[in-house]
Amino acid sequence: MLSKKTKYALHALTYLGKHRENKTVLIQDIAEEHGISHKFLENILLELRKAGYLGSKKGKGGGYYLIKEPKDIPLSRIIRLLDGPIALLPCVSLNYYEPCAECKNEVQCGINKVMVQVRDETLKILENKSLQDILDGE
Amino acid sequence: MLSKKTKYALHALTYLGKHRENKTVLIQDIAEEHGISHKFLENILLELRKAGYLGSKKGKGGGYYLIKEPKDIPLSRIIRLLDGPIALLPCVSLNYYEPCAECKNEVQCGINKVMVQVRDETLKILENKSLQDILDGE
DNA sequence: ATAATCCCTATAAATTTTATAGAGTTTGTG
DNA sequence: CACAAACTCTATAAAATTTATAGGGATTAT
Repeated sequence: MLSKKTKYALHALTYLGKHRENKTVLIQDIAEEHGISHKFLENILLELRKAGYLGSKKGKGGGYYLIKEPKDIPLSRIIRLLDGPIALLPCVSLNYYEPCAECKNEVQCGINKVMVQVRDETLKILENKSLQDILDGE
Repeated sequence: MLSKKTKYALHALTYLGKHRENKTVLIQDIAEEHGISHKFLENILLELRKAGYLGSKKGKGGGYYLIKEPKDIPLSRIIRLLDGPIALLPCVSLNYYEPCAECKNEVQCGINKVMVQVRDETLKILENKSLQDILDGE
């Protein structure tokens, strides 16, 4: 399951995607719309901005806005950013690799081999769904 | 990512699958082989037994053994049993459904729609991989 | 000058995961 | 029959992670 952080990020991105005609959107508006804590959401939007998905404007009249095309924001990226690895085990993670302590020899571990396949197939799914697909469903 | 519980369960099932000629296997042997806490693993094996994957024999000379064919133990089942939902959001879970608080109308929520698709495709992957596939890779 | 707004970091609270403990119960064996 | 070896079951503790809050700082429009 996705963490609330990631879920909230998806809601925020969706909201911003639906309000692209506006110059900026207030954190507060997104938070109220979905009943999310303002402060919690603030941290999430900050991460999304640092990762290059959002732009922001400070001061009065400021707020956030999308700076990428929705079609260029795949689910895989958002999940990785906020939740970490997509792989089911650390020993098969492309971006967060770590050996598994209980496995003596990764190369001849059947679990590892199967999980590499699961990872590749899962990745295909998540790379092919983008914010655009979410917006299309609203 | 899978919890350690699920990961340990997979190691235990694999071990039991590799020792099907033995009548029973000791918890202790599996725990030692993979450096897992005996007591922690005990609870996991208990769950696997209650769910119908393992049989056990008490008393001296006792232990655990597989009672299903490895090909009839799909990853999806093991993950659901020990980790819970496979869906990425509660609102699209088949076995652990719960509405999402921040979504006013599930039916017209784009996130929901996309996540239903992700769930279905992910399920296809995990239902098609079984303990047998793991054993084949050892 | 002021109020609105994002920026940043620290910390607290809640929840979940991981691990341990220990008293049952059953069974094979001498 | 006594005893030791194993699983059974439930409770609790410890650790880690997630979720939420707090508050001072910096920037900007008016």
